[in-house]
Amino acid sequence: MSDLLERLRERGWRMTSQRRVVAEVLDGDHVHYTADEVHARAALRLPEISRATVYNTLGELVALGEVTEVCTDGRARRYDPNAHRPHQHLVCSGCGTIRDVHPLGDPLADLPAAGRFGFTVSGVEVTYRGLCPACA
Amino acid sequence: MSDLLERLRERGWRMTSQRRVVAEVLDGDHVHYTADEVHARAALRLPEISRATVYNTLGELVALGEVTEVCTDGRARRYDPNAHRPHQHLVCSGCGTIRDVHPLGDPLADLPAAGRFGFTVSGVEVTYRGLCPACA
DNA sequence: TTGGATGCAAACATTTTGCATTAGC
DNA sequence: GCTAATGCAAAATGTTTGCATCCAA
Repeated sequence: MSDLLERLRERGWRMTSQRRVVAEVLDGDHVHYTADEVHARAALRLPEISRATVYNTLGELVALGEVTEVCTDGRARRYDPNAHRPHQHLVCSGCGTIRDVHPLGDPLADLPAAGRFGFTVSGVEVTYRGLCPACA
Repeated sequence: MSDLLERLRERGWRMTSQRRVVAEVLDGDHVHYTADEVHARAALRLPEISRATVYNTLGELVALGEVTEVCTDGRARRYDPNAHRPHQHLVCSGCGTIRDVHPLGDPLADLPAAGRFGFTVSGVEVTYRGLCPACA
């Protein structure tokens, strides 16, 4: 399923072989690669692709709202192509595996105006921590 | 203030001038410094303190459970001395300011067993995004 | 006294930048 | 052809490591 590529083409995104490969690597569910992992996978199909291009492309996809950045461990940022459907993350403290989850309720509603310090709150990220079946 | 220093002494933590200064820098509310900010502030009182010592000390404080790491922007990790009272974070997308907040409800209860992929869930981090009064 | 803590410098990992070349539209 | 995208290499940023020295208990 190449929803991502199709959406990008419709939006008039200038298509190059590098950008196509990056978009293909990011296509799928529960995908949360680091920039370096994206580069490695892209290089399997397009050996000459450079890291700078991967970083540029990921940055653009984030700016376009087609991919979101997630920061689960203070190390490398990860890129999540599941940007159209709101969801949260479940991270294994053992092996680092990340799964998309859909909790009930609305975390935004849980933060009363009185506790917002005058901020205009626009979004919320939730990261659940635990151990996956294999690590438990 | 200085609950932190006192707790550390009680726990038999070997005290040095460097560790004391780091603990003093971290003492307070809504404190979320990067390792480098801790180093800069510590160096005002103890110019010869090294970055390595600051990193070592922060790592130990985290291991002791007296400080928690927060990762709000994919760049440097930040260190939060408010580890005894559970709370979440409100981050300004403009200037990066971070405030501790205390939402209602329990996010853990919002993730039904059926959506946990067999994980043993032990904790949750919530980051609210918005604009502070000055940036709005 | 002695094991653990420190400082230094170098290595390492991740991300950004400048600029000449290339290629999509 | 014009403009934007690419590749390369260097730099910027953040963190870890090895090892000789120093110091709190």
